[in-house]
Amino acid sequence: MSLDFLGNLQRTDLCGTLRASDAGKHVVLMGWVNRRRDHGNLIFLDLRDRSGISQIVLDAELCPEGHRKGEQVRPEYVVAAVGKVRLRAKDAINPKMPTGEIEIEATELRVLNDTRLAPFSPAEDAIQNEEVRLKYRYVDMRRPEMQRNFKLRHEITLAIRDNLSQQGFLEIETPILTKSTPEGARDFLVPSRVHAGEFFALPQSPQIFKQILMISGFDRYFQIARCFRDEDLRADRQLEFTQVDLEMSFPRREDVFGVVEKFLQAGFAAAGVELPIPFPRISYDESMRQYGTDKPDLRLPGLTDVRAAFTDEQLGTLQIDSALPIVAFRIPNVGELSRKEREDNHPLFDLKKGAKFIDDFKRLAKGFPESAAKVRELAGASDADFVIIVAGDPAHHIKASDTKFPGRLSEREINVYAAAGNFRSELAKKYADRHGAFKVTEEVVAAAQSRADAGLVDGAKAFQPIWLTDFPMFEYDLAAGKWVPAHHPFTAPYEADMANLVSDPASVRADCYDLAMNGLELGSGSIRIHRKDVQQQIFASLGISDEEARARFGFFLDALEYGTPPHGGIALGLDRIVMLLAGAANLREVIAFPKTAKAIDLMADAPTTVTEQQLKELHIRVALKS
RNA sequence: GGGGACGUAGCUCAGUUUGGUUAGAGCGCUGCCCUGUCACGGCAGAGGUCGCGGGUUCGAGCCCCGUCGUCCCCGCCA
Repeated sequence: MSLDFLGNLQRTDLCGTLRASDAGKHVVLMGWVNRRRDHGNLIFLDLRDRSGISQIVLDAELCPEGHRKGEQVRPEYVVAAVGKVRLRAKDAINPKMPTGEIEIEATELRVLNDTRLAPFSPAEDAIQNEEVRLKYRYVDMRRPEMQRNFKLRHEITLAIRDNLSQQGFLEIETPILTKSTPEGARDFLVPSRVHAGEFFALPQSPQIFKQILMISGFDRYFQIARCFRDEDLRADRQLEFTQVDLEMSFPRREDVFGVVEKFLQAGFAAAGVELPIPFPRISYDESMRQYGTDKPDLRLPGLTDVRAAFTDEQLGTLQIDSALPIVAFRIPNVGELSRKEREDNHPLFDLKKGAKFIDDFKRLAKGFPESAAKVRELAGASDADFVIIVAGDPAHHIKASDTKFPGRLSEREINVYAAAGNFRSELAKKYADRHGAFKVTEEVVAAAQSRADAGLVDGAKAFQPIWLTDFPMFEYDLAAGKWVPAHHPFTAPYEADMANLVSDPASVRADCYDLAMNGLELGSGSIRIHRKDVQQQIFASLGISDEEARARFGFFLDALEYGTPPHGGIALGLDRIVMLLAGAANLREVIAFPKTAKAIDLMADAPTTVTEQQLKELHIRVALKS
């Protein structure tokens, strides 16, 4: 059909904002045709923009030309409607729509653009086929749910930025093209045209730059920073992601906690959720014992030590390693599972941890009735709860350090706890409908989204943050036969533990901390090393020579020698925070143009090959295995 | 690199257990009709290399082998 020009037409209102009080107002609305209902001489158009939907009425008698165009118009055409707001007749009011009391009596319709038939309609819920959603991302993001997610993201970011500014932090940008420091995650490299054979790296985080900003005396820095890591993707991991990154001078750990608690509270408030502060804390060892993970989900019951329910002889019969932890956990209200259901769950258990599980309580109760009863009692299980025991498997001996350090969990112990913790969270996901522990969060998210006033919804049960502290400074690398840092090498040890750096590395705790919420790692930070002598000691204890340290971090070590104040900081994943508050199951729902699990952009079709000329300029030759 | 789930019309799915005529439904789409719908309604119609390749068989959407893609998990992510 022939299209109309916009001309001098100026939009007066957004579709979703009109109310009964606007009756009589002359308006010009512009947007996309959400749905069309053709009744012959009367046509209804649902016109949609980012604010919502208004019904346009095209009457053949009142507006013959507009009605004629309305017959040609199709869903997702872009149109402008000129007309008058009028109250609907009582029996024509639609209580399901915010604008359901009014409609626009059109006097003119301009068809600004037509459209190819989209593979799915933005008027409906998300389709299952995510491949198609991502390829036609522009159509997908027209859906109200996506519009809401990105508005939410904007508001959370704005609130955090504003709050950090109020807390005395300056936002300072750090380079995207920077130096590769081959530690930790794999770097994305960018070839230098000017310097043949040399490469920039995209930042995994602004870590070194923000520490230098402390040396520069900025005292409190933050940045909503894009970070890049060339590692495999997950539901909560993308190649590029955004961190709320901050660093402060002269802080104690508690000062960092206080800053984070305040800006998170502000961010949550922007999403309509009241987040109580301060957050609870737990040590790394305790978190492993109680939840089998360093990112515990406190909405469900944790692990219980059930060693006391068994005698050594019974453990022998059950072929359970009596020297390793024996824990039980329960998934509430799952009820009794059939043999088939239980077997379907078995692939969810990670066998590589040297642990085994007992999920057949009927059978256990036949052989060991008292133990079975005791386990359920210790775990606080009701009859409706599904209980599983996880313990070390002496028949499945994995490669792990046998060294046992006083006061620290051994690698084997950690493995058993981790196997239990992982099984717990997988089963919790699977039986979410039955235990209902996640529904609380969904309900609070829904209530916060639909709240009418500026009041906040209580988020205490729905969002459960927890600080993790007292991480070990070093891990024993069995293959290399030496102690390696569990964190980046600028993490400070506890002042009280510094004397043991060389003599007893196992006992040294790092002054670093993680923030977890609802089973997600939200962020991680530390107090940094600010003294050259301590830095040298750490490098020495790691077996890193002066030359090696200089080659890797030279410019930073130089900077450390020019009056470095004690400093520390943290970085929180903004995408994950938004994901939690949007009630989304993965990061792609809150990132406009995300990559797939195979690390490609289906819409832009990236990455791609480039021309020979481009490669030549960059002094690069591609060697592909045939 | 490893494990699991899925792949049938534009979309959502059934059909695969037990191989058997021309592969179905709903939504969407096209045309016609309709002045109060809002998931409008009515009538008619179009639309499929059952992801791809190979094999078994008289015969494959269904069985076997391989391969590709999407998702989830492990490894990895200092």
